[in-house]
Amino acid sequence: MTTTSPQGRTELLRPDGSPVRVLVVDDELSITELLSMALRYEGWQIRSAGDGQAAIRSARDFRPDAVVLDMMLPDMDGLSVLGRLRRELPEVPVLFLTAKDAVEDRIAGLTAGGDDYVTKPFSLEEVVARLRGLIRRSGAADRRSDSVLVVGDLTLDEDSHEVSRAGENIHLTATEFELLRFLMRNPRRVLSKAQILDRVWSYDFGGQANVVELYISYLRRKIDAGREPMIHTRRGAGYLIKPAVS
Amino acid sequence: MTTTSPQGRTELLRPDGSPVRVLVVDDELSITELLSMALRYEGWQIRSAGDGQAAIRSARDFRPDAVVLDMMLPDMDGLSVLGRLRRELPEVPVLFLTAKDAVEDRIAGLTAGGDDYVTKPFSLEEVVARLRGLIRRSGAADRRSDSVLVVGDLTLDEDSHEVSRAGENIHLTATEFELLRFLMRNPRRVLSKAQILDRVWSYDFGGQANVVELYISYLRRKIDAGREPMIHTRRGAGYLIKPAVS
DNA sequence: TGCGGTTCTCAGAAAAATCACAGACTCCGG
DNA sequence: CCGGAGTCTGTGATTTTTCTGAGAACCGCA
Repeated sequence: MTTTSPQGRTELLRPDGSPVRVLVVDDELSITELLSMALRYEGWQIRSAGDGQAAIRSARDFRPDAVVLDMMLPDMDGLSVLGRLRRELPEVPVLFLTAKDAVEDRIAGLTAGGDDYVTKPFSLEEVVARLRGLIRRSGAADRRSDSVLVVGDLTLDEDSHEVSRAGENIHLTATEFELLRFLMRNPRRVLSKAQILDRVWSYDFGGQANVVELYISYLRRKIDAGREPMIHTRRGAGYLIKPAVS
Repeated sequence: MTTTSPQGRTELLRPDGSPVRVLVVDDELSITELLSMALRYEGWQIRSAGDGQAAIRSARDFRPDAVVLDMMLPDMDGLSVLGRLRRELPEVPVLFLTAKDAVEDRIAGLTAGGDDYVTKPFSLEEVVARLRGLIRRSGAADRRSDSVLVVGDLTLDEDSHEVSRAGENIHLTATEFELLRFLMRNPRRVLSKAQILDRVWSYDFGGQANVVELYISYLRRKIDAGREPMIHTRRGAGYLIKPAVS
């Protein structure tokens, strides 16, 4: 089931109307904090665990709809945590967190079953997007919810990565796409450059806030070109997107 | 009976509408995990067993519509498991997992009865495809479900392995076929190179994402040659297939 | 109107992703 | 044993994307 929040954002809900529950498993406190905050922002219920033992326990009584699992835990390796997790919750989809270089051998194959993974360092938008995909596909949330974001005559398909305005197809690069996705998931809401940087770029990105301005200008050139502008600057506050005729 | 999942994929269902049940028997945890995940993704109900004893027990009360059976188990050899399995479930089709070199004599006879086998290491697409075939032929699921994938004017028959575009027959190698099958089972959806690698290549394939690019280029040469392209690159995201006129 | 801070845009360097091609290796049938 | 088909690796060329730095433009306010 989907519902629309006062902010105009569409949330995933379980069939009974209660919020989706996500369990976050990572031994670095800074990571669980970061993720918990970002995922709560989605309107989801979050619980976190710092090691495999706690994860299994939480799985049992929290009964999450999805799990975020770091593959490098102190007490037991990710695969055995996964095994015991599956015994508790056979159907639950898992999003793996893994180091960039460790991908090949250990993770290969894990994503095949419809699970997914992201490499550290990740961007929060990435994590949220993939989790949404997993939850949507798992059927925990209403299957009718589809993967298309719409704001005014602007359309973004998260599956095919296609974007169009007023029917006209628009090509975006990967970063542009993620930025627009973030804006469109928060229509009519001012997003600060810091927020955008945190969400769209990796959490360890060392660069300047200048990139945000730059990519906003790229987007404008492609989205607003000639038309009524949808992307607006709020001086000293940030940016927002909203339907052109408002 | 067939139904269409949110991904637009056609699922096998039993006559009473409940999902198909598959029992996975293997002593390596990583293999049962891998298979369980992949098969759940197909919308099937999975139970797994780590040895022959557990397999027999599960067969009795889970009553699967198909069994995946590793021929090398610790406590008893595959043949005796098979024998006792047949006593419980005379009709159930079995997919044997076997080492590459052990195939010849022993398996050859077994598959005569309508069963099938794949050699380790296998690719998940292969296992899923063969299981679908077994289940379909066994009559556990509705026979009307057919085995032809269609995207635009492109057609792929999972049974005969025939591929054609705009009526013209196209010869594909085994790997090309599996890659195209995976793409066509997920039309209009971006598939990352990692996803493709996980699904189409063997689970222990250690190679580079380079092969995916290579095989995409092979496919393009055969599928898209001269025509409106159906295979598209989403730089930084992956590849997708969709009807040419869109 | 002039000022200070903010935002926008440009241009180019650096990095990354993709594609193309050639060669090695294996398997299989004659 | 040979030859062909199929697979995969490695290497470069090519294209695209990302990011930095600097100056121009803009805005709100005194």
